[in-house]
Amino acid sequence: MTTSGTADEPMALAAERLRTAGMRVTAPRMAVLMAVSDSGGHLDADTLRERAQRITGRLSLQATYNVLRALTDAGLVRSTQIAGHPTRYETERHDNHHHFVCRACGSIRDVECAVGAAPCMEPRLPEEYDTQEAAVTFWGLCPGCRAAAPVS
Amino acid sequence: MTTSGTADEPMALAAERLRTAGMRVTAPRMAVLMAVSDSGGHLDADTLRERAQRITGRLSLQATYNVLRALTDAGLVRSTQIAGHPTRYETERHDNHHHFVCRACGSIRDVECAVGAAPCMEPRLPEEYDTQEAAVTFWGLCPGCRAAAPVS
DNA sequence: TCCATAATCTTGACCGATTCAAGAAAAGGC
DNA sequence: GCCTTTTCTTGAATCGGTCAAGATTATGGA
Repeated sequence: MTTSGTADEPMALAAERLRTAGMRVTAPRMAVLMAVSDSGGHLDADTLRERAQRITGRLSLQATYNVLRALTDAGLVRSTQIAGHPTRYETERHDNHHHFVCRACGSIRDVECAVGAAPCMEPRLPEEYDTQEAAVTFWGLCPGCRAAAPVS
Repeated sequence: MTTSGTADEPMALAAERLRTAGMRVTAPRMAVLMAVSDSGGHLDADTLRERAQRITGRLSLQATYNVLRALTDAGLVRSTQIAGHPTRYETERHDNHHHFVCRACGSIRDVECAVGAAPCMEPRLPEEYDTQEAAVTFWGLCPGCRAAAPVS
């Protein structure tokens, strides 16, 4: 099981993606990229390291941070910082979606940008400001925690 | 200069605000509240401590955190966490405004909620989600940094 | 006015997330 | 297959913030 077969395909794909991005293809990078890809997103560095380790064996946390930085810079991965949580990573889909964060359990859910081309992208600011991006974070209770909450 | 005169008025006001909020009136609390109030907002705990110290003399960083937590819980102060920055504090104005952050210099500017009653408050989420708040952060370049930037 | 009590403040240790630094390993071009 | 440069490993350090324990102090009642 080295060059073909079902198990190796995701890895070959990861390698291809790295190569296309002009990056060196290394085991840690493939492993982390795979971990981010098949996770459904929103995992922190330590969790990703753990998952990547299952794929590639030993992997330092520092390397995980290095790889995530490199992947983010290359546009393959998107990082999101949520107040009170460590940085989360997900596959970059270039759709500028937002996030809903449950105040009770901390779970994160993607939220499509409400009105197509982002109404939030046009702040009431003087002309001289160069607004490049709008990050919206919705806070509240997810269905599960809402049901379990004392008052509603 | 103990009970009247111009210099003591802000302090008397701070004491009054604390009392109204049902909080004990202490020197650290008055000092921090004053520091937050006349700063124009968006200062971090350490800077606020420094400024509060000028008013009240000795003040530990831990006390500053305690006070800020208490003031925030009491609704007198609003805290904002911006990715890559320590928590910032400003006077709570109950207007749910947002923030513009300059990627170059880190400065923060208030942004009124674009379309009145917050268009961002209505995410495309299933009914079962209880969305309580939407925090919008605009990223870009402030006028000064934009002018200094290599490409525009 | 003074006291008792509970809240608050000070000091100092501690923690999680992340970065810095230096040497070892390995990817990729010739 | 070697050489150079990038990347990875290990270990220390930093930053923002919290925990814990004992000293102070604000406030309500005697």
